Amino acid sequence: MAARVLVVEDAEPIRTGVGIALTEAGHTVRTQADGDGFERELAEWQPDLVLLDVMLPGRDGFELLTVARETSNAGVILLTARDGVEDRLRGLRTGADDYVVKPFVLAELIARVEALLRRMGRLRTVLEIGDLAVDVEAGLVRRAGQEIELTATEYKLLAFLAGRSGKVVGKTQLLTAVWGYDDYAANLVEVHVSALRRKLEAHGPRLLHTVRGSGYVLRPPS
Amino acid sequence: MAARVLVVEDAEPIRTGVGIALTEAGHTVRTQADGDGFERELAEWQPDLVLLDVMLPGRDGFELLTVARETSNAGVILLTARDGVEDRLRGLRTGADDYVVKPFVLAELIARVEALLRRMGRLRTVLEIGDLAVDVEAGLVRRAGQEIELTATEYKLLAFLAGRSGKVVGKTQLLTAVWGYDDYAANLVEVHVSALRRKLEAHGPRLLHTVRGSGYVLRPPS
DNA sequence: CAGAGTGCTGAAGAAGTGCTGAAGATGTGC
DNA sequence: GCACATCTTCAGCACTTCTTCAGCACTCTG
Repeated sequence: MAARVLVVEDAEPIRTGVGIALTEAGHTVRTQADGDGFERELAEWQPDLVLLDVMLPGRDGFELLTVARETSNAGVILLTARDGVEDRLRGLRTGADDYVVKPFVLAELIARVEALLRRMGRLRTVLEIGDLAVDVEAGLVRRAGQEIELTATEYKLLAFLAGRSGKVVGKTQLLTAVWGYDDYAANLVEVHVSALRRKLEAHGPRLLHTVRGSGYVLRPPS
Repeated sequence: MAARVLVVEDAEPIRTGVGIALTEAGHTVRTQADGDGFERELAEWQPDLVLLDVMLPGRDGFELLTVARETSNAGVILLTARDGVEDRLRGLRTGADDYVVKPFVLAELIARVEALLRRMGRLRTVLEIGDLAVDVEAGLVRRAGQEIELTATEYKLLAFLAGRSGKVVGKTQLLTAVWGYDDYAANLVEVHVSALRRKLEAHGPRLLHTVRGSGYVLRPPS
């Protein structure tokens, strides 16, 4: 049930207070005083949600928001110092999911965090494609209620595809994402797709489709 | 960057105003005054996002929300007439992605629409030519709701033409864009255009026209 | 109306793409 | 160090798609 929350806020009392409050609410929290190393934290820790102060030393909240949108799919809540419609609109337009106006009551912040997590279906990170459920946190895969055992590679492959279901993913892309290769060895992907399919299709129709000449898509039968 | 937005709202001024504002923001919009034919529109047009007024004649917004959730994966924003916590909670519980309280400023509605689309990773590049839709990200082509299967070359050809629909594109231009050739082999293009037409025209009139001596145009019938 | 130019289409061989079983290589836990 | 699971490579097969070619139809020009 716990979510990972990354807090970027320069004012020490607020940063600490928010951190304690969120931890008490059962979430895992990491804090930063500025935007340094923001990308690394996003990529490595993969937070479910990011709390961004708009006014920061160095890169401001809007810049970090853009970064977050491009390199992760975490939810983003902005902390705006002013009540100005301008900031608020700019935040929403740039892609924030919500915003909280300072000064705020901690209880309200917690409420908004949980509301967003619930709205995003991220109080549990479960990706669903048709009757297939991929629980990213628990590393569990179920189809039609039945648990499916996958090897590490198969799981990484499926998780990556599930994260962008409906989109065509090239073999080269899979190779770099799952294996970290940069040289092209298409057959490697094919072999593992084949194995993955055998397990998935033991419980239902095909979900992992081939798009000849382009790659693969994970898509529910229509 | 355009998204397809379906607006269901009985009050004419709001319906029209929202429609115009969204269109100006670059989206494709369809509107309905009530829930009649809602299912058909969902299935055939496959909107990315649905704006639902809560208070509608016939089936209300909550009912339509349930329908949308069951039969599509469009995002849903509710327009609630009252500021009542009850409606808002019911909406979020039933699964709305966001809600906007009437009366609202158009700029805020647009901002929320775009915020949701971005959150969903659905600011998709969908090119539309008449009843033909080319979804570049998903590699999908649909005509009149029917999915059309294309080979890699046919797809590249269509995507290129769709990207400059209404303009005449020469064969040499197509050759360099799709094949990367620099030598002239007109018949190669003709063969693939022929194959492409056969598939497209199985579901409707000609869209891909020959301009004798110049090349081809993709244009809706008028 | 003839002749040249342009475009369309069916057929067939060539090339490409993807799938799978099997075998060797690598890794992991006991 | 052994047993086992997993990963990677390889080779062959099946199938699809691409390209070339040839013949025909149509249009424009003189």
